[in-house]
Amino acid sequence: MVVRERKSAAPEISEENTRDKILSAAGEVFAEQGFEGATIRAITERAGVNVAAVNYHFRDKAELYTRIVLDACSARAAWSDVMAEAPNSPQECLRSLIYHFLEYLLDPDRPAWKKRLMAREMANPTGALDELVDKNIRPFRNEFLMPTLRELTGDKLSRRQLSLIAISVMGQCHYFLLGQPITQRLHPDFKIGRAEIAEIAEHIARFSLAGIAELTRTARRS
Amino acid sequence: MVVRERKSAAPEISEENTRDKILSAAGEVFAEQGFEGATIRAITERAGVNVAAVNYHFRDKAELYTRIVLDACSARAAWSDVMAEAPNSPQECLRSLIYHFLEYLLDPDRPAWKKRLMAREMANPTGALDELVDKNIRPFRNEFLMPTLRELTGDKLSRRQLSLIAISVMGQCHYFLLGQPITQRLHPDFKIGRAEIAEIAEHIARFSLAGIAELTRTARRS
DNA sequence: GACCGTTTCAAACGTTTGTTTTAACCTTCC
DNA sequence: GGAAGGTTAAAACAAACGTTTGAAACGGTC
Repeated sequence: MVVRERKSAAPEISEENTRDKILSAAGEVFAEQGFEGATIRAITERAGVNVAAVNYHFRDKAELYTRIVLDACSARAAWSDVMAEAPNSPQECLRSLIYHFLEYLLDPDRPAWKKRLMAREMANPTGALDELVDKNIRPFRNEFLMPTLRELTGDKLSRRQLSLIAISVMGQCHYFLLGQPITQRLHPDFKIGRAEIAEIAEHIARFSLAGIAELTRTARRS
Repeated sequence: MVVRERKSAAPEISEENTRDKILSAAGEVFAEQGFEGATIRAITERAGVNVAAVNYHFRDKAELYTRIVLDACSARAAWSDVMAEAPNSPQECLRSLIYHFLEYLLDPDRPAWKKRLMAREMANPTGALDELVDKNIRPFRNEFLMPTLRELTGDKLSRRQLSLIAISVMGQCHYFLLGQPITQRLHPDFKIGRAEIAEIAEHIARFSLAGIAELTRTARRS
């Protein structure tokens, strides 16, 4: 007869329940292997729980995945706070927006697998990307970036030219996340910590402000 | 007894051999489902060939995949030709580089699944990305983009600042490929045809040249 | 027709997949 | 103590996976 041991004397501080252990492990495995590549057995083994636990606590593999992705991409930044910080000039405003957008994308405190999963979702959109764009990216663009750009250009540019500028700014920022596999191969010693985020943000801001100024200067009045 | 029919009277013009049929079908399936998601049976069914054909013509699923990816990403543009076209000024040189790099990324004549596969590979690098970077992107950067940037900035900037500028330029271009899922959700009526590539290239060139000029102007001599 | 190397096919192989089942376990309340 | 309800565990499930097999069919050469 097998006598089962139970945590008797030492109640172990970092005790997680099975559900949370699954969530932590699944995030990493999904980020590394993708939805199809990840197996329930790989997840449950890393979590140290039984195979059946996934189907008990979540309906199936798909439900576990969407729950993980939505959580990983959820916005924590409140852009309105960012605007309140630097209301001085449209230039300072853009600088601040770029910095906080970069921080939102690259935040070193956020687990690496969340960024990985986010990049994966962008290359291979499931339903989760719609929610991510609607809740985070579109508000950032429409309510903060575009008004700032309008202020900077003073109604001299067409809507389409403004859109192109917005894409240029966001593209530079996004590339540091999406293009990381390429960037790291080209510049192997290019780590992104908190200091680098500030450096990159300052570069993008100066680079972009000059571009905006130039396009505004040479614009024929609409 | 089964009598096998053979193309007797009508030799059917668009006759492909089994190997090519597999390559065409596999490209689409891999682009849609990813490496793990795609099954050999789905590929062979779409190709209209037997399951065993993949393992006969290619060693295994992995070899078929890398062959597809490398072909999809293979450079057809000879950058040196591009440089020969516009040797007038470094400004024209950069403009031309941006245009041809964008065309390489977005070429509307290239099947859509190749771009999809390329984006997938960047978000989720397998071994194929190493070869892609080594054969295409790094030469483009080191032999053409960086020298042009050096000419434009005249030794006034540090190596790191030059790298940041290179990332800004390539990031804007790449974002039109990698960020398409986001861009299309933000601007649903933004199609990318041949005319748009020229428009976008002109925008990125003007935007970037202004940024480069500004960073050069304000640089303290090294 | 007989032989050859190459290609195609149906069938089966052994594994691995996601999921389900069944029983044991623990806590709680009576 | 013991039934109830929620949770965990080992084992088994059918289906699907990538791959292999062995034979049939093919075009070309003698």
